[in-house]
Amino acid sequence: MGARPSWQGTNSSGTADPFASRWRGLFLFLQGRLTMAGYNHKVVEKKWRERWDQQDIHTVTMNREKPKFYCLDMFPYPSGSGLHVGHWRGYVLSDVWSRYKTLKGFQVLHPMGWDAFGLPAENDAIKKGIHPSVSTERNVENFKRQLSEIGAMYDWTREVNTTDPDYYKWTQWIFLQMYKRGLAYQQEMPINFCPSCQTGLANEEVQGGECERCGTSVEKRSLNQWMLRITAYADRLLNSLQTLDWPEKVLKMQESWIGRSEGANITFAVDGSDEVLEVFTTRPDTLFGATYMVLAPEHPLVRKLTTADQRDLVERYVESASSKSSVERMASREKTGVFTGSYAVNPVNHERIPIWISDYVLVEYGSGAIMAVPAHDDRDYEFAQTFDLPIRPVIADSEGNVPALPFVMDGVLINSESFDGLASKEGKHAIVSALENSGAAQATVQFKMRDWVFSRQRYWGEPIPIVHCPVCGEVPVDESDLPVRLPNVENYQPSGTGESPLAKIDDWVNTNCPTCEAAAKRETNTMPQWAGSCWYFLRYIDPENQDTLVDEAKMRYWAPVDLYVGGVEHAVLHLLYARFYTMFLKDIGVVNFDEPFVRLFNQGMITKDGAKMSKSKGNVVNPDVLVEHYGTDALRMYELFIGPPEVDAEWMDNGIEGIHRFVQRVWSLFDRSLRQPVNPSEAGEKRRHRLIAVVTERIESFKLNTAISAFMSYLNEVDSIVDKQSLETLAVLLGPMAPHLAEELWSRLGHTDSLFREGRWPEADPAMLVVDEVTIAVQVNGKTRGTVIVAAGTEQSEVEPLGFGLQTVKNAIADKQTIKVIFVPDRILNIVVR
RNA sequence: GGGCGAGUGGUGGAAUGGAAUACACGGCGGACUUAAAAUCCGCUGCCGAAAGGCUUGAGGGUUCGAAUCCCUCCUCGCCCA
Repeated sequence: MGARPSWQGTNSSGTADPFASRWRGLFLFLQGRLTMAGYNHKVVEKKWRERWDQQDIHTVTMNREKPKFYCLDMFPYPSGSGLHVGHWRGYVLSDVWSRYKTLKGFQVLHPMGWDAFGLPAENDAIKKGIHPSVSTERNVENFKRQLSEIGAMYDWTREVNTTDPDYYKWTQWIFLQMYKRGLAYQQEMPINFCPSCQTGLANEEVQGGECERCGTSVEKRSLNQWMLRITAYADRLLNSLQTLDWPEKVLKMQESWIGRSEGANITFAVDGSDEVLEVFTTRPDTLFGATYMVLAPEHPLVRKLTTADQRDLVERYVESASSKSSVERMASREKTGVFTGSYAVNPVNHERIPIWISDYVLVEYGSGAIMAVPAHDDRDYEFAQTFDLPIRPVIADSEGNVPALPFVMDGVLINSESFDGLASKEGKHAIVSALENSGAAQATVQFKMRDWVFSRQRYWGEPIPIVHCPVCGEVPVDESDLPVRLPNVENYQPSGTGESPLAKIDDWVNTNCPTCEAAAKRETNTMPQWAGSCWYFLRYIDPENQDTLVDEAKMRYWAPVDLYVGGVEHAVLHLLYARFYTMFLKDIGVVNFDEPFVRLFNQGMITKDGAKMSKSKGNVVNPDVLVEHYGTDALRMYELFIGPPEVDAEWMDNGIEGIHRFVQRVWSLFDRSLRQPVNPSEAGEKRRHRLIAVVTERIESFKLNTAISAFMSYLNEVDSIVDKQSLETLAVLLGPMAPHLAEELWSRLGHTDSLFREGRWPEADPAMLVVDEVTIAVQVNGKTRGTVIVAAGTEQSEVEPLGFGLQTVKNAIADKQTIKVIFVPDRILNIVVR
């Protein structure tokens, strides 16, 4: 297509020479044949891809003359298996918005990078002995090639990679800042441990209670863990959710994950012992109904409270419980448990109640102990039934009747001595304040969210920048010594002691204390994969900066992210962690905002044969083949056309044919119209302005599937030749969706600079959107019997006779009596008869 | 068990109180072609010969009018327990 002769050339050769004009005729004929051969996506897309690169079209810098727009994709883990058409969906969506905003005159930051620490690379290393940095580099290269097929306007000069020491230096730096402010600390914690792989596992590596790699049942094992005090931000993380333009669903998920509940801590004395049991309850109004207590099997007091004759039973139970995952324990309907032999004293009535252990109580939630009120809690009720424990109703319904048990709603207190007759709400306050003086109860707020287990016994992650000194204890690495680089190892196999493979690298582990210079050892745990992705959006703003995490002026211009596009699978973890990091970075003055992502959009999944695409199911649709056959633009448009972007959609192999035809039809419309210029008609102008209005509105509201159909409808409506102004508009409007095609059309219209530099998104003239003729549906009892065409704004008195005059309407009315007539101007005339 | 979302032609989907099935895919018929592909034109929810009737998971309600709002139920998905 590069050798295509210019249509403008035909003017310059306009001589009177009959010989020349004969040649010209042949020339025009050949030109027609050539272009009628159709749109060659391969040539056109390659040409513009190269031109964009040569002219650095996608490199973006701060420009205070223009408003900015930061459009971010959730950066990928560069896996070995590559991209399928489902991955394309979100990337196309964010690119449409980036290009749309560019055409709207914004300075658009649209970067891409790699979340490259993680397990697959490490597992590969264990299996094949390939260093993770080698396989990561190879996968990044492959991913980058595949991503380039999307034709997105990524500014690759800003590429970041979480495994780059220049990057993870700052991941470590943030950790040190948290450490200095007491937000990073060590604690003995029971974690998931695989006895076969001899290593600790992250929660996400446990699938149905089994190790995802070897299928062995996972145990709980207590290990010293690094924790981040995310709970210190719980209220702030919850409250500022209100400020976000995010899908309701995600806000709800975060809210329930944070899980704020108001209640009280109540202290139970242990009969015949100095020990006390503290429990959290949201229902202190039911305290008189507490007939027993339950400790989690891992509760630290279990051993002390177990009497000699119960010891065997308890120990066996604790052991069997430790082999079950939390999920299994919560899901199991059958209640199990063992009596410890000890009794607690209910502080409100001094009743002696038995202390049991059961795995339906989780040690990681609350204090790991509960007061059981079987009459008013489902699980306590089932447990009491199973073990024949007393069930005492203490809440009646609002009429004062004792309802069917368990009754878990609020009501009126009964069987509660002086508190009888109070409503649950008052009862809660009254009981807590009655016990507050003796210190047995305290009103408190509890969060379901726990502090974040931040260490992994893994090689392929950021080393935690701490040194353990026999003299000074744990000492942070000096900031000037960052990054603490990952050393090379020869054997990635876990050590078998629950330590990371780093523990065996003597010349790395052994170091000197930063404070006293004594011989000391480095921390060998590494950070979880989430660490690098918590703040990457900031590094794109200033990726080369050696002195600070991000330059303040640049941060103030670009941040925060205006539109964040990614899958709903990150609704809680990544998005919550990134919000936490951002709030922390605000507190230490690195950024000037609380929330990193102003607007969030979750794209739906693309399914094939009703299922998520996966290698193992063999239902993966490969984009490379489609790009080869139909071109990038056609696939981009089909990804949009397939359905509403936020909803899951089923892939149809033939669906892209329609887009392919559309592209060809656009091309031939340009061909015809450029060869025979026509003047704009009034009808054509109205169509053009309506197209502008409709496409703009549908992009703004993310109804991109219908934006594509608007183009198709337009093409079905227009004459076989349109004026140049219409062609210009069409080229610009197609830009966000089909950038290569649009550039080619733009240049055929005589423009010499790129559409994305020179082009401006057109505005629809409201005057041109006014319709002057409308079709009114004429209904009898709500059923349409015919239509009348009238001038817009015609009054009821004029429309009525036309409606009543329709034969179909007369038939429907027949001898019935007209009761009333409903008239909605320009829309409906409804005759109600009886 | 609780919460949220979804259910529309043969298929993907459109329409958020005002003509259900836009736009496509597929199918059928036609034009062009020696033929095919490509392209173009027409038809295409169901029943019915037609007139007409019926139709948005099922049933009920509100309304002049409901895919859309309300209630009950079924199925699927996600989140929480």
